[in-house]
Amino acid sequence: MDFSKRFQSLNKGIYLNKNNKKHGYLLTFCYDDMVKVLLIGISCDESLVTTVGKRVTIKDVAEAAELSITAVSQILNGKGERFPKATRDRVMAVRDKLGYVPNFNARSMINHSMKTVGIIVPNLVNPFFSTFLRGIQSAMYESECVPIILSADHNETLERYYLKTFIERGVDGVIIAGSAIENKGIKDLLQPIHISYLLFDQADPISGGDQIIVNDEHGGELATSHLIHAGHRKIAVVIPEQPSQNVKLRLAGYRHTLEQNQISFDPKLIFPTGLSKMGGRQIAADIIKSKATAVFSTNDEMAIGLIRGLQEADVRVPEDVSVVGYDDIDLDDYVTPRLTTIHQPIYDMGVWACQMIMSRLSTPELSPQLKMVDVSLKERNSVKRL
Amino acid sequence: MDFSKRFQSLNKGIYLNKNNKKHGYLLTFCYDDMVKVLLIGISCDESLVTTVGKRVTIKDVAEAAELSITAVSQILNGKGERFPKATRDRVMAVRDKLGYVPNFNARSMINHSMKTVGIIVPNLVNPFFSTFLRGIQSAMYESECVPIILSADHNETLERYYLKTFIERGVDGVIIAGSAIENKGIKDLLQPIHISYLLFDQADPISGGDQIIVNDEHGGELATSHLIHAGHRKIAVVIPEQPSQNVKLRLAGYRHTLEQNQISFDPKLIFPTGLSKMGGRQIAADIIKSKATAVFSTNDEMAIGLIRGLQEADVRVPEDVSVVGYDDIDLDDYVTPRLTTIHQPIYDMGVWACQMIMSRLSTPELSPQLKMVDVSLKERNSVKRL
DNA sequence: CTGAAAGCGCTAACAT
DNA sequence: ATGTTAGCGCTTTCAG
Repeated sequence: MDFSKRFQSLNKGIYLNKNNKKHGYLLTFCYDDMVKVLLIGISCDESLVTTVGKRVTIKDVAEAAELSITAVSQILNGKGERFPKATRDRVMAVRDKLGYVPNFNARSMINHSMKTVGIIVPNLVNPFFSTFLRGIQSAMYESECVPIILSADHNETLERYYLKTFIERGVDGVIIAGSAIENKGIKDLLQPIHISYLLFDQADPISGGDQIIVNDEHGGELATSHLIHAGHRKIAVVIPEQPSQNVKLRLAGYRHTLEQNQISFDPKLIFPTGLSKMGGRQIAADIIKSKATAVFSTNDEMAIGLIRGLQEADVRVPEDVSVVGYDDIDLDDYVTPRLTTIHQPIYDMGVWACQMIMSRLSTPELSPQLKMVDVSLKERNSVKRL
Repeated sequence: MDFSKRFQSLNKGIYLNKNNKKHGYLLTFCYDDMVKVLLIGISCDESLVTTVGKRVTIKDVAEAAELSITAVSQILNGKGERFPKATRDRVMAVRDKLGYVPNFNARSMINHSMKTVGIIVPNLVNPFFSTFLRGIQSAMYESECVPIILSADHNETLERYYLKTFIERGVDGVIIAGSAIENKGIKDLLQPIHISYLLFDQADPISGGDQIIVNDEHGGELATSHLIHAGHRKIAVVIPEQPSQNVKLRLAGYRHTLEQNQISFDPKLIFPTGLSKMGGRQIAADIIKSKATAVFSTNDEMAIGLIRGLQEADVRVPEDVSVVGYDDIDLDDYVTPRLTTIHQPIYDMGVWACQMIMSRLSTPELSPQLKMVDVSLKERNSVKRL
């Protein structure tokens, strides 16, 4: 190997840190492909004496293999059929020996593909979303793609900021779950620059984009009719303060199931609160005042908080008040009483979401994909038959 | 704007998809900076007729502002003091009008900084880690840095794969929580290529790297002595099957607190199980057989599962068996009985982890940083005084 | 069979 | 006050 060249490539003997600021001058000793470096000049304590492994580039591989950069590039990318097997093997061997790892940025600039999709969820701590994310991640892994997961707290400003971050970083696609931005806003942001996206938990009549549509209205019906069949007539509903599309659908299901059973809809029985366990807990007092005998909570987190709030007020569940949740998160089995809820195939929905966006990326001309998902009632112990 | 140039830049009239494969030829109509494109040639269904917004580059801005690329670059990066205010304003205006977003890849190649840190956790669904991640994310936001969060399921192969992904993508730093790989392995992987990393939940005597060290031994002592003071003498311990460093420390605390109180340590009272609610649930039967009157679960998830398992076997908590957990996740307040546990400042630990790695990135010559974190007992209702 | 050259979008040193 | 040039690491024509 050409020693002087090696030395030259070390920033002309000036040690730069990651920000390209000068730190001092170098004394270098070369061992194979590792360079032992001593820093001199500038106040330099012992911790500065460090081992710097110059990052191996394709050029290094080419030199070591005594081939052109082009040849190496093609061989390493499996496009080197034209080279004899011996050459190819040599290149592979050199790559392994040098520990060459391609520079992703350089590559992305040419490929126009980052193999990355951005994902925005409202809240990482909510097991609904973390389970969803696991589904996504496992499917991403299959496609050798990396998810960038950001949690936006239902905060529109933050969401826009993150979306901008994604754009700037050139992600290939975006999955947005439970967005605070209305659909059109997202469309205006993403469509002009040709980034594929998938809206989750938010039906979108305008977009020609891909969608996973959960039959939330059916979920609302299921929950409500279960309660009605158990003999309840005064059924409260807990919803998030900023109800998303799907919550509205659940509410619609509730409402028309009521009507089908000759129970008139009472808007006073609708209780908006924070989308969290704490929110559910805080609304308990109001629910008690309403004299409802049952509650349909449009999400499990709130249901679990509500149960705790009720119990703290010495109201027993389900003896005094029955509760039905929505989502079927893993926690439901671990609270007391175990929570009856509407089951959604959360993990699978993550997998599907990912598969859909991946297929759109590889085949952009695909016509819009829709995936319909149905839900079911999961009976446990939080509902009492009157 | 120069129309013909515009047209030219559209890939010479050939429409390429993201993979640079030819899709057909184009008919274009220009409106302002949006180009309406009709695709012709190649079998082309209607969904192919699409709107393509060419991504605006710095060159476009420069042309529109009638300036050199350099000038624009400097002005937009706040290094344009030498230009008169009028010029600067003009550039800004053009940028906004065109909606220019810098290409992150191109920039990273020069900066040698991705403003990205990779994060590996064992399990996203565990509220301990998701809370930790929220802390990280909020601190990252302050630094305009993006976390890439990957969940490795305690699987060493997966972890290595993700670490390799991080390297390849050139992240600036890595935070690894609850790793399955032993410390040396990580060091060998990351140190040669000069990527800063922080190990969390895993004391590392070898590394000269940064660390957050939780006083886990004290936590074990706290839990155990609380139980002993409540009159318990036969105290079982639940640990994960592959106990990490910190679990071992908690166990050490347990053990020597026992000895301080003249209770002999009985290895038969140590119960390894899966690190999940389900794991805790499954070990319940064994705990009951052991006749222990109290259990110290080295993590809350397992404790919550255990309580459910106990209840399913008609063993009452805390009347028959007392339980102390570890972590203080938000759930503890919502299970019945509410879980007495060891409190860790999880969210803050995320913030600190991030701050530490950020300061290392900006000042690589910093000597190794250590952050000591103490824990405390959080009393709730899962312990009975005998 | 192989390599030279162009260029992706951007920044920084160095003119003018 | 502004522009020219070189180059980051890589891939892709295209000409031997």
